[in-house]
Amino acid sequence: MSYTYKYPHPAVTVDAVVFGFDEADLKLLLVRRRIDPFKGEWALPGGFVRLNENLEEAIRRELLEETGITELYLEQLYTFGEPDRDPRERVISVAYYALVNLSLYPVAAASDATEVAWFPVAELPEVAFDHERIVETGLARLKAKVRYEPIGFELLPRKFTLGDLQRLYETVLEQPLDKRNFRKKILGTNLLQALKEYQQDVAHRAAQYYQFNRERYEQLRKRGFNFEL
Amino acid sequence: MSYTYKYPHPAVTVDAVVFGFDEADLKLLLVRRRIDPFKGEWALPGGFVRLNENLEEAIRRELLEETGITELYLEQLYTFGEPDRDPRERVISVAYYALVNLSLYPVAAASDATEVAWFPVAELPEVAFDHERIVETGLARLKAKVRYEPIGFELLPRKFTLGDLQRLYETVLEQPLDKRNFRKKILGTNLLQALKEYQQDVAHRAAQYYQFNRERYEQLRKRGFNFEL
DNA sequence: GTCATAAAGTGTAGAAAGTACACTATCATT
DNA sequence: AATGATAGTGTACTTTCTACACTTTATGAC
Repeated sequence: MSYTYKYPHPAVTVDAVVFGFDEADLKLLLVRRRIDPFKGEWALPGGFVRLNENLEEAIRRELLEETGITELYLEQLYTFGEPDRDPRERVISVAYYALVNLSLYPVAAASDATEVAWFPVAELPEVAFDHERIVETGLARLKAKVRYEPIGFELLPRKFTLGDLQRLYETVLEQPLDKRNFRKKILGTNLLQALKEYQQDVAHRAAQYYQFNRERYEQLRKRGFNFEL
Repeated sequence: MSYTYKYPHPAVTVDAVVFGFDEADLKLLLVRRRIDPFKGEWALPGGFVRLNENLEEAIRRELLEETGITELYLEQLYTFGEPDRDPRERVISVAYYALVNLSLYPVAAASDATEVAWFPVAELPEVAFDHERIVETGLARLKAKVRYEPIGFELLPRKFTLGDLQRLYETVLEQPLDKRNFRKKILGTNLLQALKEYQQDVAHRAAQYYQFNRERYEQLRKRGFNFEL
């Protein structure tokens, strides 16, 4: 079976820069390539777009097939199309970036045997193709976006403490934040709903849990509210 | 001559949402399609990506071929990939958005004979394919971006008055701005260099000309300066 | 059970930035 | 000389941002 066209066509792939957050580290999801080129090396999850699916469907399918992840925040990132980025043929890659609640997915440590693993973004291995550049683009987008859109919540479990959230922001922005000012600002947006639940079995005063109020977010967004931090 | 692949490949095009600013109106550049489908209708300038050029080269080539424009600010916008967006075959389009100094290019009024024309964004004709959606995406990006990056200058001639700049901002943001506050803020960024030139032959006090100081912009950008208006 | 340790939680004063607002200056036209 | 059009300019008030330190509450070690 083969496909013939009157003019040359590039191949089109989708790739995802998937971030997770784990206590203290921002992490990136990589998969080991099972075929040449770069067989056995780490790469972004992704693959070829099929003719009957749109781009987002394609990346969701690939993520499911390669990593089992279905619940994530997904957004198109950038399209990479240098002529020589794949040694086989001309391949244009539509990159997505994604945020995942890490606690929902088992954390496998990277080894020779593992096919999928989370790496701290500060200690990434070499990656195939031009995926390093795609990762950098994704990191820059995350950092920029977290300042003016409440997407940090996507990286946390449904309920979290203000301390968790602050650690996340400090990690992504790579700078310490003042606790009182942070709380004032976050609570000032009215996006968090305080739960009547508290941490248990911690060796210090138990923190209150909060959850992200998505309805409230949609309301405010429609009114053009500015979520800048 | 034909091209055969083991797996199906989509076609890939580039399209550009090109904005210009003309005294009072934000304008969009459209071209008349010379072939089917949608022959004779207005569409975004663009075309198929060749295998030996990257995406930006492709859109620059198409803009030159179709409109003669070479000097412009260009940035990738979004990639559109619904399976049925082109009736011929699966076509994925990488859209760019571009800002042009309108005074550099002749303004042809749209007619049955014209192949290229500027339209006020408030009075756009029907456009081919899903180009309306692409235009909306471009408009949203322009509006968002003008708030936190000094890209408005790209739409103006090299030298301009503060009044010109304010009219541009008011048009793009669709809201009136206070003259004194606007000037304070714009001049406060230090991005404008006052020229020792003034308007001539105007029926009112002559305004001073300014120019965008690109070097200063690069300096500030590297230091993480915030250009928010 | 007391002490050490660890993080949670809380307010205020001063600085900086944003906002609202009105008149004078200068040019061309009549 | 009067009119009409846009340029150009400062200040008071409000809001937001920033810096900063102590008390509370839980566990674990002794």
